[in-house]
Amino acid sequence: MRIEEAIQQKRFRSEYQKLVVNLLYSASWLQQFSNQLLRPYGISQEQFNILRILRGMHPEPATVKLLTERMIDKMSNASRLVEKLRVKGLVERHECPLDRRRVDVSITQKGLDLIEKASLAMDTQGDAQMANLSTVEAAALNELLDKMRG
Amino acid sequence: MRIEEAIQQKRFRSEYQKLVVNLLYSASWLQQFSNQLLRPYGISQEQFNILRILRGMHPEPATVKLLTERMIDKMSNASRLVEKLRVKGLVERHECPLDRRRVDVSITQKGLDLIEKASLAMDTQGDAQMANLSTVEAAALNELLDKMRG
DNA sequence: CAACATTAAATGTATAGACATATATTTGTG
DNA sequence: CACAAATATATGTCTATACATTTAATGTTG
Repeated sequence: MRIEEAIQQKRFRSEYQKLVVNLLYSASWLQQFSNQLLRPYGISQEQFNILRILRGMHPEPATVKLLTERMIDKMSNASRLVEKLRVKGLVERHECPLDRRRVDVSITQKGLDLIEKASLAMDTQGDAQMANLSTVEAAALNELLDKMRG
Repeated sequence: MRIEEAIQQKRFRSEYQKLVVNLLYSASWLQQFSNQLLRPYGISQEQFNILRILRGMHPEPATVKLLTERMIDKMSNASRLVEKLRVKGLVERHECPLDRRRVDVSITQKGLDLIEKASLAMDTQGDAQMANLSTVEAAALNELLDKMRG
């Protein structure tokens, strides 16, 4: 569906303004599917994101700072999200022996089991959502987005 | 900056998965600038969005339902956002005489004054953020995003 | 090494997103 | 017209975002 119909706005001041709206709308469109998919797993998107980063580093731990740097939304609060994952038994926290300001965060076996199932589902859905684009078109979009951000 | 550097992830499972991440990251990148710009005006992005819709309809009022349909994020709570704008004196609410379930929402002069300044600043910034793209590239991005959503 | 700056993480507070449910009103049907 | 279904809006609750502030530990410099 064209963005004009999606938000019922006939015209935009410029192609640039339309792009800003289109990007925000498309991101919101993506997130709605992810939210629904993750619901049965009992984790939010950003919690999923953190688990995925931790899995990638496993068995090495990550610090809260490192998680923040790798998160999609830099403003989200890694410290609190980690604490919620810990309460669910999906991650562990240990004081870093080299620098006691830091906290080493690592994924548990329970977390690994969960992220395996959840990321399989997310990958499948992600590909399905992109099914209207060819790989070449997806690559073109990726390049244009990178170029946009400069 | 390429998405690989932005979130420090070397490779992606597919061009599609990379696109999902790239879109979410780009939207977050856009929003951070808007948040900062709107801060002096005392309104959030979605409040700005509602005021802009109401300005477009002025002097006709909108219902909460209509606002929801035109909002970028369909899950946001137009009812509560309208109430916050009302408290600030930027919009007025009146019971709709034809259907008492409905609420007619209209922008006040104070709201019009604010949105004029704020949207000028937002437009200027939006264009500046897109300065790395030509109009042709922006149009190509718009088309690819529309196509992606099917 | 004392004083100060910097860094890592946690916390406080306000706003917004996500989704279920409630309330009031109107519409449709026997 | 009675009554169920649908509609418009509001509200409750939990989670997340945004940003300032706090606390504790480490670095730096005279």
